[in-house]
Amino acid sequence: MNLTPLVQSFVLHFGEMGSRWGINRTVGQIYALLFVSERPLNADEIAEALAFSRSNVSMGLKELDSWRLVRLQHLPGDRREYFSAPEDVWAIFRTLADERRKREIDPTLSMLRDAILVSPENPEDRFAQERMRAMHELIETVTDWFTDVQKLDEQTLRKLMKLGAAAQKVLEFTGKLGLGGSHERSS
Amino acid sequence: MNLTPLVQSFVLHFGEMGSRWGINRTVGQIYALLFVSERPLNADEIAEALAFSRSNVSMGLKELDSWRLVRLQHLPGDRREYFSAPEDVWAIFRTLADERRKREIDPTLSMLRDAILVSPENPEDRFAQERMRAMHELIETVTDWFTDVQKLDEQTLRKLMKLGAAAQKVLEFTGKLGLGGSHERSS
DNA sequence: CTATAATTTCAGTAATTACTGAAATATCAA
DNA sequence: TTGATATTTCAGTAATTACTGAAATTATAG
Repeated sequence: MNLTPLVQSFVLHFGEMGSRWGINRTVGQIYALLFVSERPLNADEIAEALAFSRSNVSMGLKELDSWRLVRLQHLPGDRREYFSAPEDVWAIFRTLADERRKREIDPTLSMLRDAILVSPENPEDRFAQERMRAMHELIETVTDWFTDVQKLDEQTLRKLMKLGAAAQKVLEFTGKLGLGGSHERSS
Repeated sequence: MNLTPLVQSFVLHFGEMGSRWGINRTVGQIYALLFVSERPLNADEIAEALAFSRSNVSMGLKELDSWRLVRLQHLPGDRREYFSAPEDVWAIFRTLADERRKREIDPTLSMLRDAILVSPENPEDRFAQERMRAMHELIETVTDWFTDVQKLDEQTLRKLMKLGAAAQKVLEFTGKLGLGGSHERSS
């Protein structure tokens, strides 16, 4: 298993990029390799291709698995485990969004909700709570909306997005009509 | 400057959360403190409140500045620099989205564009390019769409999002009518 | 079962990133 | 200007995170 220059550079880019958000280089590279690989790979193949230790690959795959970004399968007559990245990029996008929401948004929303509930002891807290309330409302609105959008099937989603700004004109109009949506608040 | 328990816990949460994506604890805490502070703070006040060294605060503020997340101002009769977080949470959201796109998406799109252009030397590359093409198309569609949505003013955006799933029904219908949007591809 | 192959765990170490204090630089009032 | 105050830089160190190799565990073919 040695990589073509094209795949090499894709893998390296993903490794670097990974570290810009929370994911480590190794994990990024493993995912990139699986993503562009036509057939599933076993851990030894990955370790050899990327020059990582076998144990490092094992940990990386475990991490990718916890993000639900890899699929595990067995090949007939072979005891080893083979890994692949799901092909449907829209499905991958959904998975990633779900997982990030769960890990990065939900805990914050929960903390904010609690913080807003306690009655303020002093002016600082009163002000801080007002800020937290605004942040909570924004995050909740955006994520709820995004969750709704995400529920659409690929075709509709694609169509919606390709409509782009034009779609907003329609909606602006709808809004003016006072058509209430599922998340309309009574405030 | 000592923090109330409420502010304390908000600040700590933000510090921990920060490290889930690429931002370090210190930077997260500084931002959180500024966010809930009623008046602008100078670097010494921040250092004292969070028990960081003065130089660490300086670096943190520089980082936040590069993300355009803090505003620098001067108070009359005081030479020191005072920092605050903009109040408008929707504006903050926009800034964050813009900055992350610039740092995390654009370089990847650019790499993918280049990778797709070279003519494949072998079957591996042919397959890899097809995968990259799919990834490129997805990212471009989503970010272009998101950019359009972001251009809307706060009121419209809020209205659009609160409409939630209901909005999609309208759009689905519009789509069926074959109404082409600004991003409709000819393919 | 037993032997062998595959995978995971984990303690130790390497590499990276975060943080500090001191020194250098910049800013401004007098 | 000059002196005092504010801010940044940066080399050294601390803390954290990543990675490895060896040992332990798990799985399966015979």
